[in-house]
Amino acid sequence: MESDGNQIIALRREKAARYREEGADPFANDFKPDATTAKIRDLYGEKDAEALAEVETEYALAGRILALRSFGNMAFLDLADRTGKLQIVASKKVLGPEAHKDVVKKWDIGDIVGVVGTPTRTKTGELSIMAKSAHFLTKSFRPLPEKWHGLTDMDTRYRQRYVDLIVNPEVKDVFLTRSKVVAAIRRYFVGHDYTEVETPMMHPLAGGATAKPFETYHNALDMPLFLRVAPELYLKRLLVGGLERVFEINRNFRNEGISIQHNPEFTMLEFYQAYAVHTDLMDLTEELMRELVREVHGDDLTLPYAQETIDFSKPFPRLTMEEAVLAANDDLSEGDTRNRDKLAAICKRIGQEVKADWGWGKLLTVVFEETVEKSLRQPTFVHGFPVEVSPLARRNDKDPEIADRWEFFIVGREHANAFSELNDPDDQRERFEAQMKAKAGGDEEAQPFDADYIRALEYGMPPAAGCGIGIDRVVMLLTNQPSIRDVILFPHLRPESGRGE
RNA sequence: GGGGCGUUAGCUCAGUUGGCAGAGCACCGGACUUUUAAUCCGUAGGUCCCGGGUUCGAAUCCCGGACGCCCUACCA
Repeated sequence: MESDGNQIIALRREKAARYREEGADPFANDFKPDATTAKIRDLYGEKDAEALAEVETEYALAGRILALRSFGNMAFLDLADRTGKLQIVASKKVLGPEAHKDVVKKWDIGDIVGVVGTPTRTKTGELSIMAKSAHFLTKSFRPLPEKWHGLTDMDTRYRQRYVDLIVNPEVKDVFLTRSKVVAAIRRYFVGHDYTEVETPMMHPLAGGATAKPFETYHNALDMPLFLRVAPELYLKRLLVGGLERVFEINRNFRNEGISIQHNPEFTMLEFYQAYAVHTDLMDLTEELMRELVREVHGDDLTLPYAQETIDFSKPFPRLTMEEAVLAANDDLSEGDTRNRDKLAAICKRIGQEVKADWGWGKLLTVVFEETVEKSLRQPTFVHGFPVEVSPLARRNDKDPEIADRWEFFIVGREHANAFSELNDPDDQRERFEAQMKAKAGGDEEAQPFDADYIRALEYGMPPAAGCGIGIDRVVMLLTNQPSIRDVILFPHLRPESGRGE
């Protein structure tokens, strides 16, 4: 590592060695805090200096030193724990000359320490703890980033998230919110009589979504395995097994590009409900989204996102893909939305590839993605997806070329995908065969033929609807973060170079 | 994949026409009993991303490479 020759690190190691020489442990674990900085603020935040002077209760706090302002016989340090920061006063008079000298001479910004003391208010009015005893716990060898500019390099922030979390408190808030959101989702589904399940992450066949998988290998079984691209086919096997309402929150892996809204592993919520149709899940998703906004932002159902304000208070509009495409393309008139030639002409005009074996359904979807998707800023459901691009979805009873499927858009991005499930094993077999043909034609993302899934359907899967929601994107939205990397603790990055060994 | 920008002290960044490698903070020494970017005085700290080339002389110019960011294309 780059520590060699670093003077600061060497000096801090020396300080640790000095502790050892004196019989103390620079990595002690003999201190139990009995309070948090938040508790002190809650209890005494409103009390004035006179009232605090009366308080004799001593509190034990532990945390990391984020700042140290030292005077001759007095020092102030900012102590950070999981709940926030609080100032500690280290006075020679109160602490005694030896302990005070330790604080001033041996303690560094970044060290983890414990103090026991009483609440007080300093002359400048800041609530603090007047330390009566000081306990050194953990030496920090590496200096924290500079105090004023802090750590701003995005690459370092992602690679060394631990440092990012120490010095950028709003980062911790994002991940605390993420945790709350996921907990709220669990609460919501459990409250609606769903069962949480965990299905395989390693699949012999990577099905359930049109995506390129990661491949790995099982040595003992001598077989290739794929990291899952979606849990869908396993969750629907559970519907066959009689688990009528299931959900899973877990990682999917797709061997595709990395961008501001794509990480190779991302967290997906999928849920399936027997005897529901796709429109039932629109209602459910609308309610769930409002619940999550409320969880994070309270009862005001609007959300700031970048320069926009997203309004969740009104019913989310629902329009068909054909309506949306018609409205966005003046050169298309009613009745043209299934005209392959007209759609192909638009594709060519907007510079999109048109393959010979693509039907109107695929072309309509391309035109939708290119001309409509980005404009869907407010919460919007788009339904009426072509069967051609929906290999696992149920056909509409009246319009067999359309699947009972919808996607949910906000800020021009897809956030959810849902459909009434195809449970006719013969229809499903034919759809898989069409996918096989596409695969043979060079489509790397076409789904594999899953014979066991067909067998499961042949036992009879209850009519059902299912939905997938990208949790990372939802968290981006709820925490107003521009990049998926800002809501994933350790986003995928290239390995650091020049670190060979 | 295509285009643009960047990489200099632990951190954030300057660096003029090619002429001794710089600042602030952090660190170290000193002063200071109410600071909160503490202040003041002093010291120390460098593979200028890497490898070639041009030149008397390269952080600076040229070529190649690595890494990162932004835009763009594909996927959730």
